[in-house]
Amino acid sequence: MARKPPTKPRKHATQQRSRATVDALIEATARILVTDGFDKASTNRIAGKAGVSVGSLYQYFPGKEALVAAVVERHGNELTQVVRRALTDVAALPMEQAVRKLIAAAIEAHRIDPTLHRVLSEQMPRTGKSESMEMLSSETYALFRAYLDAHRDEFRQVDLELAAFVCVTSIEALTHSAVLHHSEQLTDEAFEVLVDEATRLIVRYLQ
Amino acid sequence: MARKPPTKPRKHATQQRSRATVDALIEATARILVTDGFDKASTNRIAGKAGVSVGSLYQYFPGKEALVAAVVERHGNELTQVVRRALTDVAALPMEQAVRKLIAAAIEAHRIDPTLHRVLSEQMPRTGKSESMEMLSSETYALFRAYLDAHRDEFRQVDLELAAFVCVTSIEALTHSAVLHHSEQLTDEAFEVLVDEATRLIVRYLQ
Amino acid sequence: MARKPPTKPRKHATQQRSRATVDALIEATARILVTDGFDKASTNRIAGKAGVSVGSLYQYFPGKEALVAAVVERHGNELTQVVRRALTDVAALPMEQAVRKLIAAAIEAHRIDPTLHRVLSEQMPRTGKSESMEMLSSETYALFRAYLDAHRDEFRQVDLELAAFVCVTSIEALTHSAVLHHSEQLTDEAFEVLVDEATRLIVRYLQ
Amino acid sequence: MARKPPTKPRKHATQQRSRATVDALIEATARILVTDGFDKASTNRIAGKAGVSVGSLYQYFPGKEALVAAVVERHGNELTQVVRRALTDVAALPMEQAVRKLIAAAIEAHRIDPTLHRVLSEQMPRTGKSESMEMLSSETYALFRAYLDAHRDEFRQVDLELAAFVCVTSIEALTHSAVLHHSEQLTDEAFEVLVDEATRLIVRYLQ
DNA sequence: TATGAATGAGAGTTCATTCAT
DNA sequence: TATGAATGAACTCTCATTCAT
Repeated sequence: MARKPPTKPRKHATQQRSRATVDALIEATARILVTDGFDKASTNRIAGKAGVSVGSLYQYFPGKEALVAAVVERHGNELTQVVRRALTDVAALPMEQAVRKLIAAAIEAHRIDPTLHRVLSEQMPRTGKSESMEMLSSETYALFRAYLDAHRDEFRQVDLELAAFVCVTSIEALTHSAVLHHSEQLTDEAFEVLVDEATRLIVRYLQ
Repeated sequence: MARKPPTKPRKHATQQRSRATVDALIEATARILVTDGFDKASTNRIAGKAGVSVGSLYQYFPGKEALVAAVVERHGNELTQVVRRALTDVAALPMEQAVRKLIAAAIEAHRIDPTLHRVLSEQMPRTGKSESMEMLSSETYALFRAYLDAHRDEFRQVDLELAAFVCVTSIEALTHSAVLHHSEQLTDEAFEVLVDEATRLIVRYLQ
Repeated sequence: MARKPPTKPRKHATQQRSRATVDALIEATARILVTDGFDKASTNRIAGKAGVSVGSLYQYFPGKEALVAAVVERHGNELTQVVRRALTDVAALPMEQAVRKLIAAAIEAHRIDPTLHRVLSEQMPRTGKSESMEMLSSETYALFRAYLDAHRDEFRQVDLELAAFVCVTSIEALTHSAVLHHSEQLTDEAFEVLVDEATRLIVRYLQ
Repeated sequence: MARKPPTKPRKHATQQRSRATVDALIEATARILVTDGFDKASTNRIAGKAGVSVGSLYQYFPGKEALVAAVVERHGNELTQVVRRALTDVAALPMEQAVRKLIAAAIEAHRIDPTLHRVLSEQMPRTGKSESMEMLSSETYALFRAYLDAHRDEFRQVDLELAAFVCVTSIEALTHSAVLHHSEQLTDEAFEVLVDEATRLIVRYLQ
């Protein structure tokens, strides 16, 4: 098996200038991924777009994979934050309201940077998806499972593991697909309808 | 926007020897995609694995993309066949039985060559997913919509377009995820349970 | 030193069909040289344009170089014929008339297939010019020298070798350049003027 | 019509090390053109001979054509310098002396790197000759025309354009041919005789 | 630390030539 | 004899990565 390239940043960049350089590099990587796709994202171009030299890039990242990993992480954090907040907000709500809000949050999360999201979920060679992009789902999954656990008296008896899998997978697929492949049709009204339908799907499934 | 590489085969390979070469190339491509992923699939490696020279590869395919496209097409045809057959079989059945059979068929389809399916759906730069892999879904989608249309008196009034989107997307996501990410847990029993749950999800949604 | 590829045809092609194939190949080569230049003239394209298979090409010619050599030879023969005829016609004429006719003939010769001529004289890697294209000049040169020898009493005393060199080189350069680089300006009138000037150049030089 | 490959250098190479690399590459290209001809001049061989990696080659030149263009330019500059100096020196001289000096200069110029000159003028596919090598002639041509213009009272009335064409083309052909094809016979004495004859050719033509 | 010139393995691709049919 | 599938050396060019300055 081929050794995987390292994906951890090289130093912790405590100093301020360093931090700025690192951010610029991650941002440049994200922008190039969006505009040109994964294979066109060469280290030289990234460094150029970030306004630093290749040498500097390698001072902060051990290689291209690490940069992409950083982008994935940053994007993942943004998504997770949205989802986490939603799940917190929803903890005390009855199921239907909760599901509705979660679905709205899922759509909101997918709208953060849809094209980047698409690139990250579609063009990640090997390493990518399983290791990093999926972490996102996995946290979401755990949080949702916890919600179900706390509200288990509101619906039929069911294997929580399984129910969480069904719900999270469906919601993620619907919102992902809606935002990425049908965003042009996603008017405010359509948005409402979609949330209605998805909510119905989940709620009736759990009942 | 960058011009996309051509994906049409170069000749149609009428002679017998040619046909064997073409098949060997497509098969080799599929195998390498599975074992090494998209970016490691170089034309030389493909030719090598197929037991032919690079020259022969270029006699039949204008480049790597065309080979991958051929793999996508071949795999897509296999999947579509399964789905199409299921939808035909199911045309006259009442909803619950129909949905159950369709879900089983979806799982069966995803089991044809799951790793290949994963690679094809995850690592397709540009060309791939949107253009070809999605055609699959799109036919499935149309067929399912037709089923709903024919059985519209069995369930609540709903925008068929939207309902088809919700159902197909959910089923596809659940079966895809189950087969690809959790296949080790997918014992016969678990399989049954999953079909039960997915059927419940869809049927109750439509009612 | 690298061995030069063979340039002799493989067989003498006595049969009629063979002759036709050989001609088609030479003609196809000439046409492709004209339209696409030397490096784009691949054996497969030549064979294709000639309406035969590559295999057949190699039945009659040992390689690409031999084909080009055949084109050079054919073209050279046509040129030489024009020049030879002119020199014969002119043998008995006094110098000024003779020179005038020779220059007109040189222009006529360059007009046979100017673009082919250009390609042959400009894009011939290694082998080319020195070996074959120059033969042309060398026969012309000998014939002209003979003319001078026969008419030595009509002009000043001069080393015939040298005089022939000066005259042939100048005439060839002027006609070549006029036809290839300035053909658009070469109206009938301009043509006359050019012949006048070139004649003056040579005649006064010899006097 | 096929798009021509780019011939402009990629960077201007400000640093010292860069400059050395660029020079080494141009020099290596020139040497290989001389010893092996245009088609054998592969980028890898050029880089190898220059003692740098292919990568470096492509850092400064977009391809082989650009390297050759640089060689043409460098060589052209050297030639032009000789010719330009001669024409300046000669500006005030009477015609016969002027022509004699110009012819000597033309020979001198052709002797700078005769084999390179031959390759550059004979084997330039497409791009080469017409675009760059001819510029040389075109400047020479303009300068000579200016000389004629300034001295028009010293010779018969004649279309300056045409006279310049005849003179420059003839001188260039004679010196080119003498240096390239007959250099072994070009003793000092033969040299003198050649200059005499060429001068006679031009002077009497103009009178 | 930052720079960017240099590296070179390796990818994509072409094409003269051969040879089984 | 004719065919055209197959070959593979050779070529152009890119890009992740290093290292002298």
